[in-house]
Amino acid sequence: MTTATRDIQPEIRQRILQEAIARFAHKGSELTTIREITQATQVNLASVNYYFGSKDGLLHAVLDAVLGPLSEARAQLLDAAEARYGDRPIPIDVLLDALLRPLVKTAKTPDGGRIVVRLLQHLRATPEHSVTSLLSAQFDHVAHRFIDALSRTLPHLARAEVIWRYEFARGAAMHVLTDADPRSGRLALLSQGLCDNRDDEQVLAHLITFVSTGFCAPSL
Amino acid sequence: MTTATRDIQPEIRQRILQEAIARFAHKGSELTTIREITQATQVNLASVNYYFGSKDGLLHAVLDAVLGPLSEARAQLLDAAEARYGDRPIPIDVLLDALLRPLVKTAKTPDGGRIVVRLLQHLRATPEHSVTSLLSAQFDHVAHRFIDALSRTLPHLARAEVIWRYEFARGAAMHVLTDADPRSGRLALLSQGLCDNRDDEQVLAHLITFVSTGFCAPSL
DNA sequence: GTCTATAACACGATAGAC
DNA sequence: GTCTATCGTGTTATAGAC
Repeated sequence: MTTATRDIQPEIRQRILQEAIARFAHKGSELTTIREITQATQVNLASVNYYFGSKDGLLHAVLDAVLGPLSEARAQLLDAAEARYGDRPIPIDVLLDALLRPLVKTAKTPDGGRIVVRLLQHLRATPEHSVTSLLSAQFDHVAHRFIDALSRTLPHLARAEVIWRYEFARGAAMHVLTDADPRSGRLALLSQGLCDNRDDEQVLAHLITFVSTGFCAPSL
Repeated sequence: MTTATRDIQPEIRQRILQEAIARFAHKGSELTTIREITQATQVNLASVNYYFGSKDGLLHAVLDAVLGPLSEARAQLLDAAEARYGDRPIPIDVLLDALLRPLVKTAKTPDGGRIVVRLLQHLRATPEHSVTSLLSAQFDHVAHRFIDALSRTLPHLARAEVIWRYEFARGAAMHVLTDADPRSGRLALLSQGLCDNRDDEQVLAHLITFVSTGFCAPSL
């Protein structure tokens, strides 16, 4: 009853959840206080414990709300590509678009920061077993589907090589999407505004070009 | 105290600093307590304030100790490449090796985690102006040197394109080097041990192949 | 210089009124 | 369901003994 969804009072629970997503993404869950969240949401301090059991329960609710949709979006794009190409190998740029587009398209703060990406970076930076395994459970299946598809498209590559490049591609994407305030982030600073990571299609065009070409490098 | 001199111990400051580097890299400075550091170092709780003024002073000392050498190592490799090639453009893989090798070669924990990389990821995940500007002051100059050199090697690319790809390359590297314990990290999990990011030369070989090829993609 | 003791404050969680 | 008041614990920083 504490962790199950209560449809009777969706209002307060949802408001807390949304605020928590934003704050956890910005500073990480450990540095965010429930006092902060409840004050910003104009709800009582005790509400978090009432609706989510504990701060940790809130974190799990946040992850459930955020990670699932991302994983599903990837799976759907991959489904669509597989349906379109049937037995023929899926072009590398189509595969990488299916992998990375959902990440680029995730919700932004008013500043333009990618909420989900920042949340993921915090989880990666401070690994804790309970969330690591949750993350693994959420992403592993679709990750292996992508790796298998990539292997079919690039059959001359050893599996280890595909996995290295898969992680390089994810890293390249995550890195340029991490800035909390893109206008003062590394990319904007270095380029003096020439590169704008708030422009989804600009990011994707450059990103897919880079990682597709990298994937097609000869085997070692 | 334990083995060597029992005298006035001029090394307490250094022992604290080393322990702080390790802990800040692991959990971030905000989540690390000075109690933790002083207990592990077997020094008194008040020592941190005596030697570094405050916890924030300790953080700045950590950054000074870590960021400078990394930036210098990159600059020296770039110097060497420029000296070797004179007026001719430096090959793309030589440039990217100079950029990324110092990152890969940084000190590891007993587990094999790259200390400096983890520290940098924490700083990026939780941007605070005072450290962001310090980071910028430390890295901007050499970054622009690399971007200029990359532009000379790939003159058909617009400057914005070079900067996008420069950040993609850094992101790919940072991402695969972030794991605190490589044996249980994403890369090892996905590949079931096939990919080992503790092996510096293996990482560099795959990484440089990928990002060099990506850099040579046609202009958009 | 080194250490103990403690001040001053923030945190998560909860008991209990309404 | 919602709220206030508070408990127990943890934190940084510092005053003052030696």
